[in-house]
Order: sequence, then structure tokens, then C-alpha cells
Amino acid sequence: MASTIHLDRTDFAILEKLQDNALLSNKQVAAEVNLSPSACHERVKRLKEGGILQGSHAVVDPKAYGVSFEAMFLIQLDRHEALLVEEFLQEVIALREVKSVALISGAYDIVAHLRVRDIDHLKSLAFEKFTKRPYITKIESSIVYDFKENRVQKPL
Amino acid sequence: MASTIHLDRTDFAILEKLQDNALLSNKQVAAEVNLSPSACHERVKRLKEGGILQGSHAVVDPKAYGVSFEAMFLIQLDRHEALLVEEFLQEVIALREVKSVALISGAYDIVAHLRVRDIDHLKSLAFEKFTKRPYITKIESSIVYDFKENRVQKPL
DNA sequence: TATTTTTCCCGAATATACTCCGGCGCATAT
DNA sequence: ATATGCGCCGGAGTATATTCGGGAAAAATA
Repeated sequence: MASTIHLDRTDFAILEKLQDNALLSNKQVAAEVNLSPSACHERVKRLKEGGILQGSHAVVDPKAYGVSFEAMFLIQLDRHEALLVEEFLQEVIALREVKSVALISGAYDIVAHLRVRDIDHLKSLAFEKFTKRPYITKIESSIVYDFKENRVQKPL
Repeated sequence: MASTIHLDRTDFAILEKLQDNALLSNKQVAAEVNLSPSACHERVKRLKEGGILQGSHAVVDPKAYGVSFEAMFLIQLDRHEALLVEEFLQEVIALREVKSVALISGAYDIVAHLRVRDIDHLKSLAFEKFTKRPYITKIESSIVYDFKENRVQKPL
């Protein structure tokens, strides 16, 4: 079972390297954590099979897709039927402009992170894909001036 | 220059595969986009050199780091001196609990996405690392019930 | 303490993939 | 019609991934 796997210092070192750069060759990772390639390979294999290493993704310049800036919508819903909310989240994440969507507690219910071409695009997105919906009470639309992300986790 | 590179359908197909799974071998990608390995390799090389393919990162189960849930802080600042804000963002993103931080326009100024061990951890994080700061007017603290992310971009 | 068991490492061997290069075909321009 | 450039292919050599067996060290057992 996944949760029963015990991770030692070396495992964390491997995870750190691969979170930083998933394209490192097994040989390179092995060298950086002072292991032979075969030993390192076995660990990585175990981490994958144990569900610790869940995948890896290339990062592509959004400009290549015509994105010029990002925005966020802070959304309030008038009622919270679980089914309705789940359906909404599904529809939202299916939009190509949506980078992420979070369902949260508090004054706002949903935070959507968007990638858009220009202001007109943002406008039409807001009005045609969001505002229209009857169960949305309020949308606070924000431009993202700066966004920083930690792709490498560290022990808490 | 990077922005002058022209991407065709095949390039986008390659980008899509690698965003979905950065560990695909060049051979596999080539097969999926109906190209010989050498031709595919040349394209990937060009995409990297052109700054389109910016890197790739492994995704690790947060539970491995003792994370049990996520939270968000919606933060208001009382003044917006650029230098102060930038410094704050730097300090925030440097925290191991912070997954991402966004500086936005509108009623709130900053959205921080956090990974925490438990409620006590969230509490201490809020009070010791955020609330303390004099220039923070208000923090709206939210639990993240659900979070969905699109790791594969599609043309707008 | 002696013995068993487990865990984890290494090195070698094989299979597979990367990488570069020469040449060909097609589309476009002259 | 001919020339030019661009992108593709296939092959050869090299490097890497992956598997396997065996051995050392630690942990558990008696």
C-alpha cells in the first residue's frame, strides 16, 4: 500500500531533484544523490509504484498559445448543492482558458485562475461563460500582475 | 528570437503530449505524432532552444511531505509601494507551505495557496507569518475543499 | 552471542534510446 | 524548367535505461 512506504533522506533528495527537473537522466540523479544508477533506478521505480511520484509535466510558454496575461475570478454562489457545485467545477476546468479552479470556504466560494489573450477575451469569458449562470451571485474579476509558484515541495 | 518561431500542428501535438507526460521517450512521442524519432527530436530541440518548452517537473504526492489539506489566504494590503509588495511576495513564496502566490488587482491584493499539516499548522502560519505584518489590512482565510488544475494548455 | 532475515547496495550484461549526419523529396521561388 | 530551402527519413555509433544475481550490513530472532 502506498501510505505504508517509508521515505528516507535519499528518497527526498531524489524527489527534490525530479520536482525541479523531471528530465534529469537516472544517471544524473544517481550521481547527485551519491547512488549507483541501478540503486537509484530501483528507488524511483518504488516511488512511482507507491504513488509518491505521480507524474511529470512539461511547462510550455503560454505565449505560444496566444496568452498575454492571466486573471482570477473570485466567485460567490447563492446556494451550495453539492451536485450543482461539482458540475460547475467540471465545466469550468474544461474551459481551455482555465488554469486551475478551487472550491473554498469563506466569503468567496470559487477561485478560478485564467489565461487570456486580451481584455476583450477576458470580458467575453466573464460574461458568456460565468456571469450568465443564475446561481452565481457575484464575480470579482482581477488581473494577475504577478504569479510565483513553488514546484518543489519541501518537508513541512 | 523566441517569439519568431512558428509552430505548426505537429509542434502543438508534441507540446500536448509532453505537457501531459514529460517522461515519454522521444521515440514514443514521435510515434504518437507520426514522425520519425530523428525528426521529432529536432523539433523538440528547437522548441527547447526557442524557449517554448521551458522545463518539466515531477509531481509528488503532498502526503509524502505530511500535507493533509490545502488552504488559501485572500489578503488586503493598506498601501502598495511596489518595493514593499515585491519584498512581501518574495518572502511568501519562500515559505515551504506556499504552493503559489498571486498579486492581483481588485478588492483583494494577494492570493496565497498553501499546503498545511493540520488546522494548528494553518493557524500558526496565519498568525506568525502573515497577520503579524503591519501593512496587511485583512486576511480572509479559506480551506480548499477541491482543487483542479489543467496541466495541458490548448490553443485559445 | 550466534544465526537468521531483511534491506539495500553494487556491477555487469542486455536491451533500448539518444544523437548526429548524409541524403532525399517536396514545395516554393526564380 | 531549374534552383533553393526546408523538413523528413534511416542508419551508425554512442550513451543510457533496465534487469538480474550476488554480497555486505543492519535488524530481528533465538
